[in-house]
Amino acid sequence: MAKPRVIYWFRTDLRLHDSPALKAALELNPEAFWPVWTWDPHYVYRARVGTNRWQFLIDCQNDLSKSITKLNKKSKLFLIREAPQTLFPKLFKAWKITHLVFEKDTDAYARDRDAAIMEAAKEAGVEVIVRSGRTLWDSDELVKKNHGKPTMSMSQVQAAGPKVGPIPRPIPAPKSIPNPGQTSLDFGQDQPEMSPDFNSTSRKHDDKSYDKISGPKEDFAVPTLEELGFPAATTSHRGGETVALKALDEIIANEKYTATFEKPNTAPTAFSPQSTTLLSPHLHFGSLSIREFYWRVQDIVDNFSGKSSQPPVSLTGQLLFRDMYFGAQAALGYSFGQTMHNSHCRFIPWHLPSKVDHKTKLVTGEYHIDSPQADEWFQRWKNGMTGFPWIDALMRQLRQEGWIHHLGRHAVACFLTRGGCYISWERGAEVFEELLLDHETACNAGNWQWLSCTAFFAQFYRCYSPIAFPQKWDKEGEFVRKYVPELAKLDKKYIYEPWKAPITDQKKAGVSVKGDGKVKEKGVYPKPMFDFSERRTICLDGMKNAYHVGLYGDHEKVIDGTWRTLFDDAAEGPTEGKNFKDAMSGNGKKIRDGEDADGDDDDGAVAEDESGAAERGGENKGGDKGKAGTKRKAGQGTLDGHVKRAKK
DNA sequence: CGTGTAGTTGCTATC
DNA sequence: TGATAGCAACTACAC
Repeated sequence: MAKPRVIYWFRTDLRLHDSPALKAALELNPEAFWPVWTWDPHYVYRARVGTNRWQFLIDCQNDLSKSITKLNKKSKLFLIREAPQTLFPKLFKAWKITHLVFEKDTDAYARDRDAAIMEAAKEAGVEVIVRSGRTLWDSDELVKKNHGKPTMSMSQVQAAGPKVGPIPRPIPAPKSIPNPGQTSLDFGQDQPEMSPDFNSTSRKHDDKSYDKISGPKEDFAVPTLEELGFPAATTSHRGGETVALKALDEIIANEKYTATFEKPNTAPTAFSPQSTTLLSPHLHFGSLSIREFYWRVQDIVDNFSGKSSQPPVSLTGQLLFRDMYFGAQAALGYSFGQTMHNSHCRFIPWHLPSKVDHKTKLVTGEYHIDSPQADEWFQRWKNGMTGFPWIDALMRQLRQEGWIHHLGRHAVACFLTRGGCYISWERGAEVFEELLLDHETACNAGNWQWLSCTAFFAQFYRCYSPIAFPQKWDKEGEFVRKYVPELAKLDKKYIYEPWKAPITDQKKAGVSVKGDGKVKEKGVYPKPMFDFSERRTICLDGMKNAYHVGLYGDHEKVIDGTWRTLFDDAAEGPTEGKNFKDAMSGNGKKIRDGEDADGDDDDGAVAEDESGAAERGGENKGGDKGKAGTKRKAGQGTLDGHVKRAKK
């Protein structure tokens, strides 16, 4: 039998420490061993990646390559610029490969890609070894132990996780790495399909990263921002396993911080230093292992003499949330990243909904402009020109640094969706996808659904104010002064609502509050794009109504557009019956048929009259086939105030 | 089954 | 200055 000739395929595990897959690969005792990264056009063109995240990826790849070379000066990270689906079959032959090893990836695209690669390997007689290593628990196993259902709450994760098994202790980095075999590529390069390019507007010039299969110097080097056509990064946050482990060391060294960390008590306005760990981008690229993070923290907590914090607010609790979102995505696949066809995402008639290809059931990347005003609000939100300093400061920090505090993400997400603009969470998720260094498909989609109250969370009446909320953390407005320098000299009385500043105060501060924020002008800060409390009331009404209608993304009425007949034409959102060709005959009277919300007619899809519907507290979720939801009369609700009153 | 309680991180007025 | 009640009223889970 031939001695193992192994490709180790790096993807979301850009590290040497605690890699179960890398360990399995080295245990084959290979005769030849190639650490490979395939430069996948899907990531280059069909994912939204801003310049700061490109820089972070490049940092990680360069650092890993250096670390490999330290272990074996003949080796490095071999970057090959071609889609893995076409590359590997050629590579298997050219390098006489016997084994392909990689870490499991449960992202929807990654599953399709890896299935194709495994099929190709089978045909080529190459053995494939896959190990879980990206999460605390294997996400598919977590789902299995959660009765085969997506993990939609923390308690489900805390129940199912231990059933999968104890969280593994981290594996040390390897002490040696075998020589690579030959690296000649005696085959042609399949050129990628460059269109559509989701990143075209960010590029200075066309992407050149595919000009030669092994790079411009034919040395398998990591591509540069210049090759990609991107401008220089603006963030100071840097990637790589070396800086990740050093940052972890520094956090762990502060035992009190580590053991008593409570997320809701960390200030979203802190910037020098920030109040949280900044380790999430490293978890995304795998430059830090989540189990390394978990156990280093847990060991401190176990030996801490004082009172330590507990999940969900503790540091380890944050990691559990990540596994929850991965479990939800592992079960729901592509649909988890969108509303349409998503059985667990509520349907709300947001403005600017995604365009969907109903053949593939996937969003196309474009959206409907049902309201020019909503689109204008969206552009202003995106560019940090809403006229609300707290929102604008956060959005500018996001663009510049690629990171904002979790509570800041709450603030801008609530503002864009249920607490201001009433715009689809998918628009916001796309902006985060482009700009966040730590963008993780599962966590991003999950958090946007959480904040928009379409899944995971439902208390939509808890709404963040762009004025009161930051006031609680930063009375002086230091955060706004840093990221919105126009307002740097404004009196703290007006820092979160500068439109209220008298002209004399504006003059003193050297700023003029005027205009619609469409263009940036020196010494000018825009007026707020709407009256917040007015919008808050409109959004709350809209949410209440949409919850009563009770549709989910996989409901046939959502898919075929007849959901419009269930909403008032006067309601917020693209609900105008006249735009819908098949609007039910007769008047536009609201029909609240919560009974029909699951698409089954097992309990008789009878439309309720107004009084009957008014008593209904919304129907149970759509995916809960065959089960009528628990009905509870409105007056019977378990009311916070009621309970407290009763106690008195 | 129904009922009571809890849920990572709201806001405002009042003491 | 910090704790508490009231606001209007969600779902999930435990018992």
